[in-house]
Amino acid sequence: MAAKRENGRKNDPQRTQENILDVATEEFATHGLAGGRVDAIAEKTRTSKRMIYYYFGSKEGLYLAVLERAYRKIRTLEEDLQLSNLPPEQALRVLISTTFDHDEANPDFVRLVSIENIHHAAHMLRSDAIRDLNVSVIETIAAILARGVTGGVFARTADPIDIHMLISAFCFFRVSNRYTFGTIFRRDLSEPATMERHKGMIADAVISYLKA
Amino acid sequence: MAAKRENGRKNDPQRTQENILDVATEEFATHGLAGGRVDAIAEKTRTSKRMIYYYFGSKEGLYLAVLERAYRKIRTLEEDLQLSNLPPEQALRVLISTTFDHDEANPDFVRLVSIENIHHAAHMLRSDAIRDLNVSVIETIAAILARGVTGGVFARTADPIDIHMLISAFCFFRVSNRYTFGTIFRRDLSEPATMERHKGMIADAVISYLKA
DNA sequence: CTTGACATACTCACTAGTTCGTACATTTTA
DNA sequence: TAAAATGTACGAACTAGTGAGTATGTCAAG
Repeated sequence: MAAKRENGRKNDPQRTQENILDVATEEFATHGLAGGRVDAIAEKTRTSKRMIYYYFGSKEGLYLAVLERAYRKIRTLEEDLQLSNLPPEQALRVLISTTFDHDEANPDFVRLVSIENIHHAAHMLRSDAIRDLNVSVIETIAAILARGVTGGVFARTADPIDIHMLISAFCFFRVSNRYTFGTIFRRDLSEPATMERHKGMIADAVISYLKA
Repeated sequence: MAAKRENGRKNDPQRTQENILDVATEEFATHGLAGGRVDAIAEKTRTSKRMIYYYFGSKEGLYLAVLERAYRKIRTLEEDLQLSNLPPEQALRVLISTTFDHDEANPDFVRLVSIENIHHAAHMLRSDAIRDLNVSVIETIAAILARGVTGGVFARTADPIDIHMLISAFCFFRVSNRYTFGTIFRRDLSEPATMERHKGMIADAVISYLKA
């Protein structure tokens, strides 16, 4: 496999590509697709602009690769949650907490998704890798809701996608709209105390909604 | 005032500026600040590129004017809601419904805010007009919450800004993330039935949260 | 084990086209 | 006539993308 090489400093295609993707992720997340500069990316890499075109073909190709990589990352994360043993309410709280922490910990991902929405998800549509994303969260939520209803803990039958949206919207918004919201209401959304309060609030809101 | 002029076809600075702003709003909302083209805007106006620079100085100046105008619009909207006569729960439902409908009806505004967040709200910060926005919604919510608690309808004392965020996040997300969410979950968020269900859901969620 | 052929990885310099912004000339209004 | 408003044409700088050649590593044959 020739995984890594300690001393030989040259010809390490895998590392070169990773390096480009790392830098490009930051550039696009910071400036958007149109605002991101290929030259700026090239300068920050260990390699040259020519290599970007060698590996990714075009600026859009690079952007797409960045996007796919970002989605692949969260997919992994979502998949290894084991919630079926927990009681419904607690399972939901864990799931919400995970979503909350994930968005909080990955502002770059949140920003890339925002940017992709500005482009009407055009690149996502073109990518099989992303479109065929196994949306396991929905099944997880569906199972929790079903258990909750049969067990009499939840009073309401809700659409799992709607519930996912309710949770996602809040967690995502906190990060995506951090700057405008923070400016208008003079509030720092990344303060630990605020974060904890918000995490509790969205969990309580979802659960009391299901119990009502 | 010289509001409008039926026949005289020339030199109508107010109308020229409005025209430029209309076109620019669409361009920036569609392509972002970096992606928006001054030449493209100029072509779609009744006037020329020269006039854009004459009135707005620079591309950024134009963008800022667009942003300020968009915020001024909603401010007006928020201010003439009369909710103090309604019982707390109903008042909240009307407020939520209004927020929901506003975001739904103004995707351009939602997109501009998204774009501004990508730029870390940098332009907003530079604009006194926006920064000093009278955030009357918060007072409105605070009043409703207070009435609800004293009246015994609401069991919980909540921060009005947090409640505003809970509402805003959901309504905003539905519009801002329409494309990525719609693509992943194969769901059209602008369908009337879906819209009505979501509107009911966020209202129920907020109210049951406050009652719990 | 050494030579040489070949594919992959990489470098440097360059270009064609775009994009913001402006100099200059002209018309309209007061 | 002065000031404000407008149109045309142009340029300087930037930006995505490429042409052409070089280095590196692998592997087969001698």
